[in-house]
Amino acid sequence: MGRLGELEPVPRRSTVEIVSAELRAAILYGSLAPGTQLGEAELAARLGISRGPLREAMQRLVQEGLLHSEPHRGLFVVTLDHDDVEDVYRARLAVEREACRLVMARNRGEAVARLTEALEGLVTAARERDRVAMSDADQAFHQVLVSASGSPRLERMAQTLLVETRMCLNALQDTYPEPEELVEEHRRLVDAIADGAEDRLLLLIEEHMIDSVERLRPAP
Amino acid sequence: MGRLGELEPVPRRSTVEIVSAELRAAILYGSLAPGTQLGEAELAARLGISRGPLREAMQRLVQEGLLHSEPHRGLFVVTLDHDDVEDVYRARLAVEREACRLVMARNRGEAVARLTEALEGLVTAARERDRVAMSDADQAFHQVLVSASGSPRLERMAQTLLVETRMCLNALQDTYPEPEELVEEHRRLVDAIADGAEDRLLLLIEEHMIDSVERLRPAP
DNA sequence: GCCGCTACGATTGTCGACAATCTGCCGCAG
DNA sequence: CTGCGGCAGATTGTCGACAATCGTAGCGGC
Repeated sequence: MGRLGELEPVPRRSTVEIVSAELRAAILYGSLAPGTQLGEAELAARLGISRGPLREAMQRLVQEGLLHSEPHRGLFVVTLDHDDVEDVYRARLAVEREACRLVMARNRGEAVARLTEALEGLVTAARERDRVAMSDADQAFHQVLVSASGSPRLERMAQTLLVETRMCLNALQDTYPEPEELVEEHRRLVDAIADGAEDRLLLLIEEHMIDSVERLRPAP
Repeated sequence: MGRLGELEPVPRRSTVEIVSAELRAAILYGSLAPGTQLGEAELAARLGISRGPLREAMQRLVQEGLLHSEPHRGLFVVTLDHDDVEDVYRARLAVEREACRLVMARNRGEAVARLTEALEGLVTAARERDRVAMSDADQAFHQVLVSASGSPRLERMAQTLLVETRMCLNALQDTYPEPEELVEEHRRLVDAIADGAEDRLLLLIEEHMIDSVERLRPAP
């Protein structure tokens, strides 16, 4: 919310926006599994809209890379192979590394505050051994990190990449790090920011990505 | 082309793809100026299609960030202010830096070859003092650089960012670097890759971005 | 004279119907 | 029995028409 009662534009969301967010969430939580074909008629009926707006929303996800289109055949949820997993984390590294640099340069205070809050969510989820909540909190943490950088473009890129990350995790649901380890990795990131230790932070974020992709390696 | 007569999928492009590419190009070359409203009826007529497919194509550009939508009002070409210019180059730095790392790690040979070719195009354009051709060649160079990294996600991000870069240049058409200087900056990049000097390359690419945003600063 | 209300024209948002294309099945010839 | 050709059903692609919303011009009231 805009602080101090500032007048901000009312967030009037168009139908396309709502529907594309809906689809994105469905892909993120795996209720639209990789490889699934999206039948237009059925989906439109389930969403209570006609095919027109639905098709527009789907084109957004195509551009995002979450769907791929085979002309005259249909739209399918992308399936990520191991190379893609690597690629996702590599791209995330590029984005989040720059985000870290920005945060250190111009927004440390607020970042630490918001990240500490996000970290608490992760701690709670870890304590309860709730994998979905942990994924949610993990994603939220990184979203906050990039958001705190104040770069709209990095933020937009990160959003897509985080969805793809979740797809990886869903596909390989078994291998998920020890909750404590995951919490610690994130806590160290917050500490580094709080300490103003940029070099350490950059090393940590790189390690964090390498660890993540490593954990996903032995799977098929 | 796939070498040695390999059988690749025929590049059947859907209408939406063609139209969105068309629009992207129109924005890139400034024939759809920033702030312009895209009247659906008129555009559809000019493209010889109906509003349906056009709207789908436009949603792709919205997701890309090249258009922004005001519900019940219309779609507009984004206008980039100075903060956006900074943001674009910052995001490019993030992407291209990682691309440089990848190129060094696993594709130096091919990269040097393709980049040398791209550099020649830039030299030709510079010799003829053709600003548009120089922009084209500049863009092509960086596209090749990221493409040589072999990372589909970096490549996709870079594509959008390069279009936005062009929008900046179009808006501030007057300030464009000395042709020789521009050529030299790029030649140094190729040399660094050829020499296998990663640290130097990373410094150069960072400088390249800083220089670029600096050149665009004094303008309104 | 200025402000607010109302009616109109224009544009966007949505829908249902039609055309084009693909997939799978069936029949038929070899 | 195998392979080809073609037909039928289903799905995607496209279109034109209708409904909803917005901006504006004009009118009336204060």
